[in-house]
Amino acid sequence: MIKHTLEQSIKEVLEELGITGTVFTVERQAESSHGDYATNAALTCAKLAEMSPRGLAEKLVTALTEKNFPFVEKLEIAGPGFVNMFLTAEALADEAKRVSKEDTEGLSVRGGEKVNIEFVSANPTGDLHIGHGRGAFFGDALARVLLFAGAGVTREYYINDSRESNQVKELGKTGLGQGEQYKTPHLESMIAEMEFAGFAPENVGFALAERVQEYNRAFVTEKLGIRFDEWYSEDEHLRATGANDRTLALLKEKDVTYEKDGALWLKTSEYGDDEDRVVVRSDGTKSYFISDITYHHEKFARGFQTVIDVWGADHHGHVKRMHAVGKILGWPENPPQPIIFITQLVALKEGGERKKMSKRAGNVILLEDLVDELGIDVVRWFFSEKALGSHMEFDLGLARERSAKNPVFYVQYAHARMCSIERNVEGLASSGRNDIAVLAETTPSARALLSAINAFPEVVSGVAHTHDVHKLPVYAYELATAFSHFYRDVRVVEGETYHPDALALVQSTKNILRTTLDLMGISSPEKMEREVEAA
RNA sequence: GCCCCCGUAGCUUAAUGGAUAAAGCCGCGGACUUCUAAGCCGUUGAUGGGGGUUCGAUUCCCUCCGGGGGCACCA
Repeated sequence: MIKHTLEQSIKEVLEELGITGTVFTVERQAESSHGDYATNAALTCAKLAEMSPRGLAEKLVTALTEKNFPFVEKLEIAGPGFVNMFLTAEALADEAKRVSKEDTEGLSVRGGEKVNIEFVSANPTGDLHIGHGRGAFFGDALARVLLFAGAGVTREYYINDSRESNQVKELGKTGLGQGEQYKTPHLESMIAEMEFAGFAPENVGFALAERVQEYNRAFVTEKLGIRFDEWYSEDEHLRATGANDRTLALLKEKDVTYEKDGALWLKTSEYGDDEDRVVVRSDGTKSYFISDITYHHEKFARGFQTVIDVWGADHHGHVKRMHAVGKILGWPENPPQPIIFITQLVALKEGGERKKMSKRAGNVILLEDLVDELGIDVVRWFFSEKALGSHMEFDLGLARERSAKNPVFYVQYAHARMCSIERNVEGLASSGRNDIAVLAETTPSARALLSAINAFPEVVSGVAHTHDVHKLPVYAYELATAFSHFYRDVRVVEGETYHPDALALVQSTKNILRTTLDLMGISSPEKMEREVEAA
């Protein structure tokens, strides 16, 4: 990609000037007066070079000019010492063609890597709520991007269904009418249809958890459109197989456990955690933690180099203990594995007033209701446009009102328009105008569209490295905008003929836009009906 | 009390330490005999307070204020 070429060229020139081991960036510029790309190299390296930033910038420009790169139109020094680089229209057009043809097939920036990404993993005690949505759509989009970037990706959903767990036992009590935990109208209807009369009390919880899980699985697969490769049952893989027992033996062998108050503790505090943690309770049952340890240890044993977890903010306290275990068991470091993403919770608002979203208080919005009401594309976009760390506020009334104005429609509409142009061209003769470079030079919006197309591999490989999935919708919107402007200025259909270079540009754009939407799991409609005017 | 996260325009959100802080929604004002008006053009409007590091801070550090979450032999 062009950016990479520029980076290499600058690095080369810096080295020839005797400046090595430097840190600088080359960034695409939104402001056209800043060129297509700009670098801060002269600013970051000035001290090392013992020169003023502008002085170094001048040397840089001179050296780059001498290189005579064919794709460089001109170089300018601006502000405190930025070097703005303007590319030739030919270079932009050639690159756009290449990007659309090659890069939409996939990249290789994380090629060969085996990645396991575990997300959602909602407890089998009830329905998914909107808080689960963040992790769900983030995880799925990240998985899509990593796959696209060449990695081997396994999407995994962990089910806390161990018969030994307290939550399954509590669920059982509720199933038998002896408890209130997890009780919702939906759960009650499941209980009603299950006829627990003949069940041994200790099996009710597990049976009910299976029923809930079955429902959640269908919901995630069909309505959310997230295809997990592995539905990993704690009870089946970790408890029943004795894997947890083997983990315990391993930990004892490593001498990192001790007994206190009748329970068995793991010395996580010696490895960076705030305190030690119980792995076997005083009643002899195993805590959830031992399963977590076994589960992750097993992931590395399955050969994943990268193990990613997406957790809600209410689990942030588990990060330290998990990484402590990593040190004990020798999981990959740098960065410490598993790589854990914390999604901030979603606060509820109603009529402008903030409410606490508490599972106990029951004022949750179910993810399913949201999807039914707004449609999966709107919901996906809504969640994936926010950075994980933002504490988003959610007002269902507002969401309803705004769904019709969701930016996702703007982007999809642009795609539908491109499809429409293709349909309109059918049967027409080419005007034979092969003037894409001229077009780019004379029409700013055409040049801007080429530039937006060229950004695709940079954006996606950036996301593949930084995991900032929310940059995808930003890019999709930018591309759609660039297209809308191009559409305003340049006609593809001209009377009885069509403009072939303009058509090719539209097709390239369509290809990139569809690929980007695919990475977010959002559909690319070929037609969109006119919006019905509100009465 | 301890730990994590957040505070940007009226609202919802952007901004690897960079140039004039960016979008959408809302508001106001335009253009229609041309490939879909869910579009296009113009416009009002913001970094919670105070210090510090830096050539440069929304970003990093300290502190105060405000908000969310977590601190079980539950998961």
